[in-house]
Amino acid sequence: MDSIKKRSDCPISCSLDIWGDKWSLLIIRDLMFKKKCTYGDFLKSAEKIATNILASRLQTLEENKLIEKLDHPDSKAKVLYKLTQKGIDLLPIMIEIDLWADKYFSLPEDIKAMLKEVKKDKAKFIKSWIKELKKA
Amino acid sequence: MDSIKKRSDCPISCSLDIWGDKWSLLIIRDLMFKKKCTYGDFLKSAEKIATNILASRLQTLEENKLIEKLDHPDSKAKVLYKLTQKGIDLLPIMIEIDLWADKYFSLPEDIKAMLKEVKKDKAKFIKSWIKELKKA
DNA sequence: AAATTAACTTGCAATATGCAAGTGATTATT
DNA sequence: AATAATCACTTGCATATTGCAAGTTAATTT
Repeated sequence: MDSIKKRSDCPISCSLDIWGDKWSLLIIRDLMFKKKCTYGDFLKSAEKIATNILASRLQTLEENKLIEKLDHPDSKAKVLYKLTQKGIDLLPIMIEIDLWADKYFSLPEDIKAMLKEVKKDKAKFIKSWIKELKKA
Repeated sequence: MDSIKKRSDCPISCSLDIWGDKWSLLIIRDLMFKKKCTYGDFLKSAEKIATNILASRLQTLEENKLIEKLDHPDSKAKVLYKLTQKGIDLLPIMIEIDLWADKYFSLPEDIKAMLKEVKKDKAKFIKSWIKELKKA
């Protein structure tokens, strides 16, 4: 339902219409960087998303084809969420957000280590990370 | 007040805590690309932000030092809003959002023209655009 | 067979958003 | 000099969204 509204044809506005809230990009982050891929995984993240908000965001992300739902290989009770190409293409945005945050916040060591690699050769990092994301 | 809350120390989360809503980046966009710099300018934008929301967002952006309020040279009745360095540093994020949107939406011609320049040499574009932003 | 896990849904209170109208300080017009 | 218009907000209120706790249903483990 959320997917129909469009406030203008500005690229920033169109993008925010889909994932411009406090939670959507955290789900994307979990899928992209944390190898999380189930509803339960997302619930466990540090920011403590509410169950109904998570369900609603997953639905919007799916409706907008940033993620897709698949059968989980381990169990019929589980659902496996996966980034689509459109979702994977958010990687450069996520990286730039990380780099901005690195400049203005004090970040955890593991993330700082990753950003060190990014700063060495951004294009290379993105390319190889995309490759990884497409594997799984 | 919004500026104190921090859901976690993740860079994406910290960033969204500040500007992760449907409106903040549209104000940044207006300052960054549209040469808009007054309350009235922002109100005129296509997305039609409500006056109270605009006031509240401007306050949060100012509290978080992404923008600053200055005396308008033309009139005491006006306020001139300006991006700080921290705000200017959002440019790479904005560009990547534009590029993502360019891939998945049909954008206005003037923006497509700008993105053509971006695609030729991204680093060069960003550098020269930052230079422009610092002038004014 | 009973308990646990997984992925949600529901109800409701608290918060945020959106709209229309109003305010007070300049500034422009008559 | 008085009046009208502009500018940057604020206020009140209806509606929508969020957050919390508890409940549901199907699948899996014990």
